[in-house]
Amino acid sequence: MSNQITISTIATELNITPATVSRALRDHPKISAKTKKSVLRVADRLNYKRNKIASSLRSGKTHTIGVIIPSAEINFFGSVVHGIESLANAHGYNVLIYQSNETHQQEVKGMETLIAARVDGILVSIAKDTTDNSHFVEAKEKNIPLVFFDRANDDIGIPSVVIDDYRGAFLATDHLIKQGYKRIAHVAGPQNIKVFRDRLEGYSNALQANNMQKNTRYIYQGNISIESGRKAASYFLSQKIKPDAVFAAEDFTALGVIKEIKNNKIKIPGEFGVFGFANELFGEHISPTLSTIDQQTVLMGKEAFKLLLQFIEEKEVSVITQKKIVLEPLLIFRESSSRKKIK
Amino acid sequence: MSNQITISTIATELNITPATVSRALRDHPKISAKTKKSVLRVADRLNYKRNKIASSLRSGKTHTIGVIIPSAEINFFGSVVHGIESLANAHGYNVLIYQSNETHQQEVKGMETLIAARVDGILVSIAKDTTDNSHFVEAKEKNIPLVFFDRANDDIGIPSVVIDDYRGAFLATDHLIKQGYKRIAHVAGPQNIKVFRDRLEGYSNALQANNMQKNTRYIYQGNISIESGRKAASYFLSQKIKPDAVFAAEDFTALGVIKEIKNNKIKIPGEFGVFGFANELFGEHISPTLSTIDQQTVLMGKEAFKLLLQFIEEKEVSVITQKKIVLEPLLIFRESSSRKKIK
DNA sequence: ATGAAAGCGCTAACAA
DNA sequence: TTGTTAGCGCTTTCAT
Repeated sequence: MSNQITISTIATELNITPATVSRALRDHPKISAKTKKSVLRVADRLNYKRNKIASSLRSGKTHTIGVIIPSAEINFFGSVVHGIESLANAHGYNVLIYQSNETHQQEVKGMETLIAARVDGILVSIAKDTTDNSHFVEAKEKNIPLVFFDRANDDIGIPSVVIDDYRGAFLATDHLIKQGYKRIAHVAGPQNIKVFRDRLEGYSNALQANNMQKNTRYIYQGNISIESGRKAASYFLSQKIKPDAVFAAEDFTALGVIKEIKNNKIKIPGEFGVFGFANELFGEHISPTLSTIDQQTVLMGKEAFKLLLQFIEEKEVSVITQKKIVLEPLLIFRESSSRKKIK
Repeated sequence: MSNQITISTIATELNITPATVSRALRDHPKISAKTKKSVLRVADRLNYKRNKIASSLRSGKTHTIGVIIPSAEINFFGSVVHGIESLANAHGYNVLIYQSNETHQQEVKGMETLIAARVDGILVSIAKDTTDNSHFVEAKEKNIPLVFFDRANDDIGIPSVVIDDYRGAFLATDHLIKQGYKRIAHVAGPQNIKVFRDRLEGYSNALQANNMQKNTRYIYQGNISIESGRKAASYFLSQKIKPDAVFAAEDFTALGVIKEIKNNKIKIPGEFGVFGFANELFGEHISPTLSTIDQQTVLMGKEAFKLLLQFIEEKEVSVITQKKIVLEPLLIFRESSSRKKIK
C-alpha cells in the first residue's frame, strides 16, 4: 500500500512534469511520439496503474454504472446482469450491483447509494412494491443518466429496454386457441407491474381476435409462485364449466398449474394445455416440457447498457429521453401446449 | 450536476471551517453537541451528500469490495452474490461485480480492474481455466484483502469459505449404499477444480468405508452438463456388469443421467438410484425428484463477506491468513435416491 | 472545541 | 509540444 507509483514518480524519473505524463498516458494528440514512448516504457517498467479515484474526483467521471435489481437470486436478473456486465467491461466500465429485494425503501436507498458513489449512470428494474416514482424523477432532474430494463415505467419520461410482453402473451394465447383449446384461462401476475398488465391485455385481446368470449371467472390473480399456480388451477377446476387451457403470466405459476392439473388426473397436453412465460431453466426438464416465452435476457442487458452509454456520452440527456427499445419475445413451443399428447 | 453542495457550503453558511463540518458529520468526539446539531440541520436542509470519491482519495478507503465470479448467469453464483450483497450493504459497502467467464485471462483482468478501482477487498471464486495463481499471490503480496469462496485454492495462504464437498459426497454415496444399491458409479467433474476432486474422493472413501470395491470403469470424467450426464449413463449401461446407481458431481449431470436411464426403460428409483450435487432449482420439479446437496449459497456469501471484512479492518492481514470456513453440506433426500419407487 | 493549512493523485485551463 | 498553476472535495495533522 505504501510507496505508490504515481505520475509524479514517472515525471521525476524522466525530468518532465506530471501534466505531460498524464497527457502521454492518455494519448493526448499534442504530445510527441517520443515522449509518449518513454513515458509508456517507464510506466510499464514501474507497473504504474492510474489512480481512478483521483482521476474520477478531478474529471467527474467514475466509469462505473450502477444496476438496481430486485434480487440477484432470481435467474432472470442474474442473466440480464451477465449481459450488462459483459458489454460494460468491454467498454471499460465497472458495474455496481444493488438489490432492492422488491421493496420501495431499499430501491430508494439504492438510488442514493449509487448516486453518492457518483456512478456515471444507473440501470433499474423496478421493485414490485414501488408505486411512488419520485426517486427516479429526482434522478432525472439531476440529469443522472437512467434507463429502465424489463420492469419499466413509461409515464415519467425515462427510456427503457423491455420485451413486447403484450405480443408474447397474445401469441401464446393465440397458439393455445389454434391448437384447438376452447376455454383459455389466465393466471395473472401482480397488476401494479406493467409487464403483467401487458400480459393480461395480450391474453384478452387474443381471445377477442379469435371471437372468444372473455370470462372474468377465467382470470385468477396470482403472485408469481408455484403455490399461486396450484391455487389458480384448483379454482379453475372448481367451476361448472372448466377451462381447458391456461396461459400463466410466468413459469413458476405455470409449473404450479401443471402440478395441480396432473394431480387431478387430467392429461397435459391433450385434455389441458399450459403456456408459461420467462423460459426458466426447469421448463425443458419437467414433464410435460413447458411451452414458454424467452425474454432474451442477455440481449436485454446489452441493449440496456448501450442505451445508457448513449445517455452518458450525450451532453443533452433530454434529447433521447423518450427512447424505448422493445425486444421480440421468442415463443418456445414444447409439449405442454400441444394438442396431441406427445409421449 | 452543477452547484454541488459541499462541506464548504455548509461551513460558509454557519461561519465555521470545513474541517469542523467534516468532523461534525462524522461524529467526531471533540465537536460540541451544539455544533454537531446545527451542522446536521443545515446538511439535512441542503440535502448534502458526502462525496465519496473525494473521501476515498483522501482516506484511502473506498468502502467498495470487488467480487469475481465465473458467470452471473449461473444460479449458484447469483445466489452467493445475493448473500454477499445483502450483508455488504448492511455494512455500508458497495459491491463491484466482475465475471471471469471461466477464463484465466479475464480473471486476471478482473483482479487488475478491481485493484485499479481501489476496492477495499476482493472475493473470488476461481475460474475453471485457472491453473496459474500468480495474480492472487501478487494481490496477497500487495496486502490486498482477498478471500476465496467455493472454488478455493488452499496452497497459497489465502483464506476461504467453502462447503465440505468431501463430506457431502461421502454422505450421498453412503446413502445410496444404505438404500441397498450395490454398484455405485460416479460422474466426476473437471479435476482441476478442487471441489470436484473432493467430491470424487468422498465418493471413493464412502465405497471403501462400506467395504465396496472401487472400480475405475465406474468413474466417468464429465464436464458439468446434461450432455455429459447422458454420455456417462450410456457408458455405464454399456458395461457387462452395469452400475445400479450414480452419484453425479453436479445436478445438471445428474439430470442427464436420469434422462438417459429413463430412456432405457430402467426405473428410477428402484432399479437405479441417482444423487446430484448443488440443489439447483429444477431438482424438485423433475420426475423423479432429484436427491441432491444444498450448498448454503446465501450463507456462503455472507460468511465470505464477514471474513473479508475482518481482513479489511485488521491492520495485519497476515494474522488470520490461513483461516478457512467450512460450511456443512445439507443433504436433501428426494425420490431419485430412495430404494422403493415412490409413486 | 475549533481553525489553518496541507495534500490525496490526477486533470485542465492558460501560458509559454 | 510542454510547463505552470490551480483545484476536484475531503480528511488530517498541528496549532490555538
